[in-house]
Amino acid sequence: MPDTGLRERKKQRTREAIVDAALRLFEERGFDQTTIADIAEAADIAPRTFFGYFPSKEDVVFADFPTHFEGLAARLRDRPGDETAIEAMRAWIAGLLEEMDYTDERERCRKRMIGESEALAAHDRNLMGRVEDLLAESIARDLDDRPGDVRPRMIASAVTGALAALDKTGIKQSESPPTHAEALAMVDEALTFLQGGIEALRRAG
Amino acid sequence: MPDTGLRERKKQRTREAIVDAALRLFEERGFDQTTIADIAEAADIAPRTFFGYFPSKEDVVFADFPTHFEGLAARLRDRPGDETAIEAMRAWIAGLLEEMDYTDERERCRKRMIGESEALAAHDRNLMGRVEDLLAESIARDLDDRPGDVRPRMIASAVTGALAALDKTGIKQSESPPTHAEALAMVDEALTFLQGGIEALRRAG
DNA sequence: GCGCAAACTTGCAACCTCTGCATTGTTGCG
DNA sequence: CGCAACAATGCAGAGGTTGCAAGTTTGCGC
Repeated sequence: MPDTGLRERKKQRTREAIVDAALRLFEERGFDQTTIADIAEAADIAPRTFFGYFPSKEDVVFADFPTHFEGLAARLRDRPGDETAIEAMRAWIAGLLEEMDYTDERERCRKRMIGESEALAAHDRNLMGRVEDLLAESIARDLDDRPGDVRPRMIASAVTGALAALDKTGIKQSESPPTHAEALAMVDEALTFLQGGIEALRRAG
Repeated sequence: MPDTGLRERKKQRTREAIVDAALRLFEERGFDQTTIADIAEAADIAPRTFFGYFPSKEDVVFADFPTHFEGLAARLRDRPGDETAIEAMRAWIAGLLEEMDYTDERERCRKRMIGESEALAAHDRNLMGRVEDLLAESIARDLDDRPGDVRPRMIASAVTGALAALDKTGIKQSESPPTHAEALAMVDEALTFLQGGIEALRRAG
């Protein structure tokens, strides 16, 4: 349990206030039509203060990405010697799916926004890109490839591509969000694909 | 042979002047340390005019992306019924490799810049993302999947991942750029991977 | 050649994101 | 209590980007 002092708790509350205010405004009038000043006012802070909490407007929408990312990094770093990077990644995704509430309106709203704002979609791609880099590095180590080789990058890219697709399912108001089982099935479909591809490379190489 | 009038030629020359000036400045002092005003001055135009040619500073570095992208889109649209999206993509890449001079200093310089500026790397990822979307759509059609399915997205992502890796080889001054044969070998490695993956899905599905 | 409409260039004002810096509270702790 | 660390703020400013309106240039038909 990190720092439980008043200071820390207060910061945490402010952070949440910012996220709440921002998401509400984004939903009301759209991401692009909302300024930092608007958010600051709604969250009852000074505009300048916003940047002490988030490096950019986009980052509010991905408020817990850093935590998740760090989690994946740790997981990849500390995995036992017999666990492959892909297995670690699978476990990580499963963990995320586990703790996710598929009907959480907040979450669905976030995804809808990402689909509606080019700026957010771009930021999303960039974050995925960082995941991909992280993963590619671990995969390269597994495979004894050099970091610049095609193979690890391609595999990592396929994984994040699947992840992105998973992330985009059930957003439309007409569709219902996937069940936990459906989500896992998508993950496994991706794994089947990867295994097949890797096998083929092994046979050929 | 579009419009051969004076007007069009002049615009073309201005456009090239902007690219030349910008790339030179980016190389000299770095992308982030160069302002639109700097570029405008060096290209002998008004700052405001810059935006009549490129929507953002980043886009200058990817000046011919729109053309290439359009080429791929056309290729995918007009391909014969028996050609898969992946084959079309392969042909497109082969075409690009064909017309590329691997020792072209301009080209290597561009790639180096992308690696050195976070803003450019981000823009690069976004453009790749657009390619991926385009490709995913065609693949989905090939496979009779719905656009939101995992499979096409994952495959498209693997392809662009390989493309990105290919794009990043031989950038460091210590390394020499890949030969045409090496580049093609990388492409084929990617195709082997994809074939294997798709096969595995077919067996499982 | 003339003259007009379309297209291009430019200057200007404005808005917005984001950063550095200096100031003024607040909090934690000995 | 009083100090040192930390947080919030205000201010000023740089830089990207856009809309608008005024001035130029070009293409073209007469």
